[in-house]
Amino acid sequence: MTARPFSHLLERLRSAGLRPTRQRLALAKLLFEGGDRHITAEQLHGDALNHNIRVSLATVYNTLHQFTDAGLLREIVVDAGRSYFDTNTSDHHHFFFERSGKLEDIPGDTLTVSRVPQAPAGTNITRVDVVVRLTG
Amino acid sequence: MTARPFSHLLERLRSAGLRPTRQRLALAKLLFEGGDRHITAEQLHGDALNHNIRVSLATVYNTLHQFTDAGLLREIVVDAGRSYFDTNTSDHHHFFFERSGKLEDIPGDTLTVSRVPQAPAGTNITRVDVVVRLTG
DNA sequence: GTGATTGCAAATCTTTTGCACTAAA
DNA sequence: TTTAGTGCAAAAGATTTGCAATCAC
Repeated sequence: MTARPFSHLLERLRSAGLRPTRQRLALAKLLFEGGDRHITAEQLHGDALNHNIRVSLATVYNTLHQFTDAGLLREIVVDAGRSYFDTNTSDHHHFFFERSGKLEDIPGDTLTVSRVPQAPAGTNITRVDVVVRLTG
Repeated sequence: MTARPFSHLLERLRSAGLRPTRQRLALAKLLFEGGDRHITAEQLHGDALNHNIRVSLATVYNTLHQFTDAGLLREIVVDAGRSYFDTNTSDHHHFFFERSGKLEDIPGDTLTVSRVPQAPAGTNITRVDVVVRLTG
């Protein structure tokens, strides 16, 4: 909810090595100034259109992946054939409501994963994802 | 590796309420008599063709879902736009090799998830999935 | 200007569906 | 028989790609 100056987003894109184009700035505004969000490409596209931001679905996909590569977003896979993007890139886990298809952060450091096995030879652990699946 | 009699599969399908058709028996044989497997529909279809089992891809999809609903398989989602099916339905977690797209069971009770939060009101926990993502 | 970015439409990939045909009980 | 299961081809979604037009620097 903190109303940061628009230039903050501009800086944020620049530091990520991404040209602050009209589309990227507009999408960044939608993504990062509305609190934590779990959003699909289709949803973000609809959201953009609702705000009179003209942007193609292809660009939304490109932008989401660029933001993810730049570490501004985190991609979450819980549902075959649908990608969610999480604006919260800190270390945390998720509830997944199977019926509605909604995702929700599991607060703070409640859940803990212990005794994570060693990465097999020649590999490194990128991330440990925990999804608590819920009926309803 | 235990060479069980063919009738075992027949029984297994019957108890699951599934007619033991030629296709289902053949697919069950591929799935359950080769040790633990993590397989996609496309892979199982190719596997079947290699064994001279004529079965359509649509039937492979149907069969995988029927087996999953019957509790014979477990569906795992780690990769957007691709479903894996695990012949090991016991409680366990996975390594995911991001480069090769391979899945591997994390042995036994090594990894532990503790302090799983309560399910939100009106919901129940279906399952807790842990995926350890690896480079390589 | 010049190279990065965008939009559009077409292409691709995985999965599902409709329906006539076939097989199990 | 009678009903479930199968194959095929078409449909449906989600995502990606090719390329000319446009924009940021």
